Amino acid sequence: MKETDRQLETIKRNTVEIIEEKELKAKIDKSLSSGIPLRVKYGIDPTAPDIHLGHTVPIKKLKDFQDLGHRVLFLIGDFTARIGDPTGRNETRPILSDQDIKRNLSRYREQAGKILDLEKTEFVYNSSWLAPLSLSDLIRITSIFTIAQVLERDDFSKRYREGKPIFMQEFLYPLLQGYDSCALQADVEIGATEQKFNLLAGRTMQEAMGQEKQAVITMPILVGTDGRMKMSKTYNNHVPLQSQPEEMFGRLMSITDTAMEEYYRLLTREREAVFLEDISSDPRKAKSKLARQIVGEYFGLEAGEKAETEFDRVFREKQAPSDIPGFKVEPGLEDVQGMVLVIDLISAAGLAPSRSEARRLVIQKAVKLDDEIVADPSARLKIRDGQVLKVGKRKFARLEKS
RNA sequence: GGGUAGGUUGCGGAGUGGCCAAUCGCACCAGACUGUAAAUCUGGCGGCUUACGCCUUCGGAGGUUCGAAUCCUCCCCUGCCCA
Repeated sequence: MKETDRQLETIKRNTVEIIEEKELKAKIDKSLSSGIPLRVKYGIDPTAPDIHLGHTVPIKKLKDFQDLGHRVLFLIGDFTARIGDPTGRNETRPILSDQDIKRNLSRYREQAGKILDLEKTEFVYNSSWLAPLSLSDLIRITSIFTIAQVLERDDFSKRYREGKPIFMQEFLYPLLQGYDSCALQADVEIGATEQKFNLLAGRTMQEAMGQEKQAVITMPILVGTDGRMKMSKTYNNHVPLQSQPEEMFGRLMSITDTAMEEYYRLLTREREAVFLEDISSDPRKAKSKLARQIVGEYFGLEAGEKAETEFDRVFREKQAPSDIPGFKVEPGLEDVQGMVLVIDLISAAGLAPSRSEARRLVIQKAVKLDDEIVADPSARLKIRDGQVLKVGKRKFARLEKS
């Protein structure tokens, strides 16, 4: 009994809702007495190959379960990805091709492994049970729900009200996700709050199929670096796991001050009293401590510290980074007198997407050669080996001449 | 099947014959400032062998016109109403 409460305590940290807590408790009890671990399901769409910090919130919860001795079923929705989960979207998702999906799969494992113990994680693909379903199977599944029930879902009703298209296949999505729970005989399913409808569909479906209903745990949705919208790659306010430590550090430094508290709470183990004090006494320091901790978690403490030093160097002291990518100045760029047009140099070095953009940057005084502003777009420069070209705050190239 | 409203530059959304590369908001970029790639302010934000010049763009294809995102024809896509 005592152990059950202890487990429940750990599980409850940072959750938004547990449906139903009583059921979960009973499941834990049963698991403890029988020695059979709970089957904890978490599903992800292999639509975008990158996990970002927002995804780590529920994944960290999986880790909690893992540490408590339970079994994590990491579901890759390779089949449902073809449908596209409409959750949280006002529009239809593009359908991915088989190749796209396949290409994305392997990277998940690697990234999830930064949080989860892969030895104890079972990766499952829902195509293995969804693909063989027959039409009559599908009809049986669809007969469990009514149109009105599915339409009740927030994003569907919103789209319906706004006169935006909803395709039949999207309607199927929650049902198939629910069916996944049946196929896996899940005891618990974890998801972000926006997944609630889909998670509950699992309960309905399991009950209809004569299984014990899964407990549903919803986790908060991490706000993006803008501090307003949820973290999502499409809003470009995300912090991907797969990146350079320096890049991750920088992205974390760009979160709005108001988001710091949430990031500390959901992404670190820092004690509440400590980070609240840090934030109120010195916000800048608190933010870099946060960034250092998170970078440290994924790349190691040393990398976290190095990223911080580098950040200070480049953005606070406005010096060149210690490691600047080199760019070989080909003789073809130079004119007869050995001079190079700035705009040619910038675009050849890949520091601007187009020559027009390069021109604008020059005019805006964003371009420096060895700390000297080059403001004339028609300027011709004499390049010496080892000079540093800086474009904007973040783009550098060390010029090499052979 | 009938009727009707729409499809505009990353997103949202103006524009309904020349003043439109196309208002504005968001996102993004740059500069200033600062406590940071926060906040705030200012500017930029299709492309071009170097730019009061040229080229491409407003669902697609044709057409009218000196001139079209704006008018016409056909086609494709979406919403709503009726059946």
